[in-house]
Amino acid sequence: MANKGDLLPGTLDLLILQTLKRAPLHGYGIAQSIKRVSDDVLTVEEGSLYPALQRLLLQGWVKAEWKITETNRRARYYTLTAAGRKQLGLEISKFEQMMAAIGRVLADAEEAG
Amino acid sequence: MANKGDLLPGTLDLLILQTLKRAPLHGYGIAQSIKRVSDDVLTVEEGSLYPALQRLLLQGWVKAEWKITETNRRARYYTLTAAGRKQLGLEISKFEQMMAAIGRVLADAEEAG
DNA sequence: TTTCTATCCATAGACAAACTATGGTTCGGC
DNA sequence: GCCGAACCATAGTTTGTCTATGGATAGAAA
Repeated sequence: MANKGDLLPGTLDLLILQTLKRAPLHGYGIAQSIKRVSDDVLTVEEGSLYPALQRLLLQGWVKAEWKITETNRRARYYTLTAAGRKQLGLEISKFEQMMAAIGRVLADAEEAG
Repeated sequence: MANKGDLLPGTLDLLILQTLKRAPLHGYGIAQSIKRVSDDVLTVEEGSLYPALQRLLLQGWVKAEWKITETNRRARYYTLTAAGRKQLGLEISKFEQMMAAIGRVLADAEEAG
């Protein structure tokens, strides 16, 4: 019950920014990409994705522009800004630090106080 | 801004259960242990800890009893139940699966659709 | 003996993030 | 003409964590 959802809370912005680092993408494509690259483990619901993109826009970490997709549709393409690239670096290092710390707790078998 | 807090959301139950797997402990001791073992990276606030312990009690994953500490104080000791041990296993494997998936996204440099 | 710090418990309210549910448009296949 | 997939987006709920409180007691320091 600690997490019933489709992804680890607190990692969505990280995943989006990282995905956009590869190439600009529209929302739907971002969700597809994360799902595909993670082998269907991580599913980003639209109700999570679009609010997240709004946050990222407000922070100035991504910018958006309307374009036409290869399949001839209107779509909003999001691009990582310089600030977003910097932020991504910060989030990755913070994330890795946390992972290392959690790893220490999980690895900790026995120890005297 | 993805996470301003002291730990990764969704990992608290996991950390508590794992800590109790080593030995029964009171709330204060759980927080100290996590902080110490994680080299001060993970700090569990009391306002997060006690609600979490209530959740775990309700789920039947831990049980509690009042005892006297080594320092001669009243304290509620929490013990992992059999169900809790099972749950811990589940949460660890789910967590590791997520970590692997996030790792794939972060490692993904370039790829054609 | 008063005071302070550390040890311990616990809850209420605020806040942010993610989910459910919903509603809409357009393209292409049937 | 219909339907599914590709796209956008928001409102409202839920859940988890944090902030802010509040209280009690042991032991050290003053």
